[in-house]
Amino acid sequence: MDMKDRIFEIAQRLIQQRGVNGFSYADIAKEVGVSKPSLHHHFATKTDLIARLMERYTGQLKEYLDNASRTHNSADEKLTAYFELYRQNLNNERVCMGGILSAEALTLDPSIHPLLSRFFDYQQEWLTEVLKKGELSGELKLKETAEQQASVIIAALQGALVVSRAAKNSDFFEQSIQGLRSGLQ
Amino acid sequence: MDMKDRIFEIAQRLIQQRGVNGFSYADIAKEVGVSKPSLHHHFATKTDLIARLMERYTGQLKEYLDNASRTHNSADEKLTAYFELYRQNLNNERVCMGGILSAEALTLDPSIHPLLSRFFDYQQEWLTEVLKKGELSGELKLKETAEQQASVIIAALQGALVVSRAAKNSDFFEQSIQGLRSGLQ
DNA sequence: TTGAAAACTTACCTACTGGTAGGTTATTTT
DNA sequence: AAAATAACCTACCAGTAGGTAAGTTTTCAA
Repeated sequence: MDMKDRIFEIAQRLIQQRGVNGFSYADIAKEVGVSKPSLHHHFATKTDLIARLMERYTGQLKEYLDNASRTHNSADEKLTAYFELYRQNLNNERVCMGGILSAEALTLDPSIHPLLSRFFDYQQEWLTEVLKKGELSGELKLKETAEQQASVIIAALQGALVVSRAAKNSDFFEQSIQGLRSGLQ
Repeated sequence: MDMKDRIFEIAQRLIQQRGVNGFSYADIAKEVGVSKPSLHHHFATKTDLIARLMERYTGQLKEYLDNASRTHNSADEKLTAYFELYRQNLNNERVCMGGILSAEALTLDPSIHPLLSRFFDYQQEWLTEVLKKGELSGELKLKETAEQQASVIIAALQGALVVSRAAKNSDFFEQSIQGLRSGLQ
C-alpha cells in the first residue's frame, strides 16, 4: 500500500472515531511514521485531505452497494448487506464518516458540503429502488412510500450507530435494526 | 438571567452548532462579554461545563416530556410534541446536544459517558410508554415491540436531524417523520 | 547517467488551546 | 463598619493547531 493510501486509512479511522476536530495532522504523522510536513506534500491542507477522503468513501460505498445489488436477489438480502455496513463500523468503534462530517458540517469548509449531500443521495436512491422492487415482488409490505421508508432507514442507522457506540453496547443498534425489519413485513 | 445561565445558553448553542471540539472558552468569553479566566471561575474546566450542561439539558427534556404526557391524551399528540423538539433544533441549525456529544464521545472525559446514557434511556422509557398506551387504546398499530419502535424513532430523529441540517434542507427530516408516522398506523 | 520530479527532512511561524497566578472590585453577611 | 466571599480583571504559561521555507534524499524515465 502506498503512502497516500496509508494516510487515507489512518485519517479515516481517526475521523470515524474522533471527528474532524478531534484529531490533527500530528496524530496522522505519528501513526504513519512520517514527519508532519510530509503529509502536506500529499494533501496540501486538512480540507483537501477530508474532501478526497470523502470522495473515496462515497466511491467505496457505491462499489459495495452495486455489488450487493448484483449478487443478491431478495430485498431481504440486500437490506442485510446494507445493515452490515453500519454494523461493521459499530464493531470497530467507528461511526459513519458521512454522519460525523455532517454533525461537524458548520465547522467545515463549504466545499465539503456537496460531497456529503452526494453521499446520502446515493444511499437514498439505492434503498428506494430496493424497497420498490421488494414491494412489487410481494416480498415487502410498506405502510409508507418507498422514499419515506428509505429515509427512515438511513436516518435510523446513522442515529443508532452514534448512540450505540457512545453507550458501549450494541443493544440499541440491534434493537433498532429489528424494529426496522419488522416494519417492512 | 445570571451569568451562569448566560454561559450555559451560549455554550449550548456553540456545542449544538459546532460540536465540543469546534469551539473554545475564548468563543464563549467573546459572546458573553467577559474575560476568559472569568469563565473558569464559574466552570473550572471545559469538562465540568459540558457535564453540567448535559445534566441541565436532560432535566429540561424530562420537564418537556413529562409536561407533554400530562397535557396531551392521544399518542399522536404526544409524538407530535416529541417530533417538535427535534424540529425546533433543525430550525435553529442545531443538532441534539446528546447526539453530537455521543458522536464525539471518544474524545470526551469518561465522566460524561453515563450522562449520555441517561439522556437516551429516559427518552427510550418515555417513548415506550407512549407507544404501549397508544397500542392498548387501539390508536396505534405496531408491527414490532414498543421498545423496538421507540429505538427506531429515537435513532431516526437523531440521524435525520444531522443529515438534514448538513444538507441545509428540511426535506429529509420531514420525509423521515412522515415515514415514522405512517409506520405506526 | 543524468536530470527532473517525487518524497521526504529539520527548523520554524503565527494563532490559538485550556488553564493558572495573583490581584482588584463589588456584593453580601455578620 | 468589618470581614468574607463572589465576580471579575490583566498577564502569563506550556502545549498544540495548521501550515511554510528551504534544503536533502530517493526514484525513475530519457
